[in-house]
Amino acid sequence: MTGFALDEFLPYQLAVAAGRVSRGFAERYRAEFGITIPEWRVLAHLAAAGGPVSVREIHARVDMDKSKVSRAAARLERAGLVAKAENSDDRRLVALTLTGAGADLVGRIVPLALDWQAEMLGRLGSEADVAAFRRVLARVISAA
Amino acid sequence: MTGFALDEFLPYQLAVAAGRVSRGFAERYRAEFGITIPEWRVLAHLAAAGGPVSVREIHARVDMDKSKVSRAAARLERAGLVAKAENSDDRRLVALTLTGAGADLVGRIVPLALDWQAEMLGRLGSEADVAAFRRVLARVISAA
DNA sequence: GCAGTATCGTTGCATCTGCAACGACCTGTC
DNA sequence: GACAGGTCGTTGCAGATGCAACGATACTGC
Repeated sequence: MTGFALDEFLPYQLAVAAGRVSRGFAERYRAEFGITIPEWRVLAHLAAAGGPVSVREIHARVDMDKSKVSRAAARLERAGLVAKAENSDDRRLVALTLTGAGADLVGRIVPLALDWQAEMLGRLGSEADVAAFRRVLARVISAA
Repeated sequence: MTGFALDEFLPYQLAVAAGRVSRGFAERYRAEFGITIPEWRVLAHLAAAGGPVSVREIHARVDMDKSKVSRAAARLERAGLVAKAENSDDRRLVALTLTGAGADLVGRIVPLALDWQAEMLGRLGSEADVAAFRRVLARVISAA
């Protein structure tokens, strides 16, 4: 009885919230498209970037260890969703691009993701609260 | 170029924020006390409960698989921080309690945790924003 | 042009994780 | 009181993870 309530402790709350939300959405696209969270992150970044992207850049931008990116990319290549080429300017780099099938899949997931997010945000409180929430969340990410 | 920005997608933001915050605090008590996140959760709940607690109850309360609880408890027992006894009313149940050393350790971590949290919250924005943040976070947890 | 250093992506390895199966135990029914 | 069905905690197992090491490639100063 120390008066310490774990369920009001920020790291704990964030971990629980993140786990539930991630699992909630991940289950959906795993069932529907057969991809995992790391794979989805890679696809999303490839789609956003438009052009060829290296493993290093994804690693830097989507908060994943480079080995995780590498393995996700390998799985996606096997699935025919991304293509791996050599960057001729710097042959250490890999040039990842979406294949047609990959772009297709992203095109089908994105609206689903946005719908899902909108629906979830709608249930979370007033617009002002949600705006504050996202503001603080962004600050946690950049400050921590 | 689908117009989809991963870094504004809620599951992603939450996962990144949770990862950074958890790691930030976990590093500290790992360095200082040699315990992991699951172990810390078990200790915190034991301290809050006061009395003997079963694995099942921790599993239900701190968002951890029962095997994770079981293994954390085993490590904590080996370290002399918790004691495992048999519940004589229901011999399937384990009765976990803090040892003196365990209570000591919790007593040293808790102020650290509270300080750390206060300092972090202070850097996150206005009090109103932080209040809204925690309100919405709680709703995510209960609703997701 | 070359040694020394740094970066890129992959892989090996130890660890952690979730899930399912299991033995031990409890509860309710006949 | 025996049996069926449920719950508890542990463990085996397959897959995921982070870290360090590695080969290959690029840069830097001389």
